[in-house]
Amino acid sequence: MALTIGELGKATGTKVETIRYYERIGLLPNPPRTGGNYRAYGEPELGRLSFIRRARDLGFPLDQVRALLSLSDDRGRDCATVDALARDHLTEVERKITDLTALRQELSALITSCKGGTVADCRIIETLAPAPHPHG
Amino acid sequence: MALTIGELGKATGTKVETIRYYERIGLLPNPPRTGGNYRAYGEPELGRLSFIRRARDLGFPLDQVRALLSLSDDRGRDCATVDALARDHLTEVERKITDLTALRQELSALITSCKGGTVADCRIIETLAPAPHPHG
DNA sequence: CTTGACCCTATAGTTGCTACAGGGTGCATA
DNA sequence: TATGCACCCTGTAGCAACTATAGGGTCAAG
Repeated sequence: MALTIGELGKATGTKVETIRYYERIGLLPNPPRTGGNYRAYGEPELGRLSFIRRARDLGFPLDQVRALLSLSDDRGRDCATVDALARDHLTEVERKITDLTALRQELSALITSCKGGTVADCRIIETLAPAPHPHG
Repeated sequence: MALTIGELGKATGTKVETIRYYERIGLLPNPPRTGGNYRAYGEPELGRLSFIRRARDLGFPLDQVRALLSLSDDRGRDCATVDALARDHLTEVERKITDLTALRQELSALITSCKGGTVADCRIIETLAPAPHPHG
């Protein structure tokens, strides 16, 4: 059961270039090669790449994925580290949601304030432009 | 009233490197220089950079900021284009919020499922790892 | 006349890919 | 056997939007 890079990509929903990129940054091992210098993947690489994909789909950045991978190899270890990593990531996601929600609020207020007309009267532009401050 | 790049940065809350970057990509004009080849800014650049900052703070990407800037110069134009631009951006922000909210849901379910123990029993790792599929 | 804060240019690094350019391989088909 | 096509290879550059570094120059104060 040897997979080409394209087959591995199809099996995991990953682009070929991305797989080679993961290899380059050491997230995937250098696989054995065929006579024609094609990468030949097996079950373990398929598993590893699936793991990576799932973690990425959950939004974990690559360095955290790397950490998760190495933690997952250490079966006897306390999983508190894994838990902490996931919690950190969740916190980060929540922070982004908070920021974006505030942004949405501001943006929709801005848009609502625009009642048409020319750019000269536009509330959006007016909000962005600096107040023409009086000077002596 | 001539400002150095550092003063302009302080006045607008922008790092010096960022100002130079904006100049390089044509978002800010090449300012006049002093005898010692220092950039010398005036009121118009201060206004323009403030505009850029506010738009960036509202999350507009640089190409949209560029568009907003050029629209704002065209005072007689219908502001519908500005409005559409802002609405597009709002839609984008809402899409991100939706995505992140789904992610938060998945992540917190994952974290809740982890009841401690070793990595071997860890539900987080288990979720990420591929199901050991039976083969004939 | 030296110290220190500031300025200059040019270039490389960040994250996570994606997209070439310019070639080689492998299989089917005429 | 030749040819076409899909796929593979390496290496490098590009994307957003900065940030940081190296290696220098300028200017005001003491």
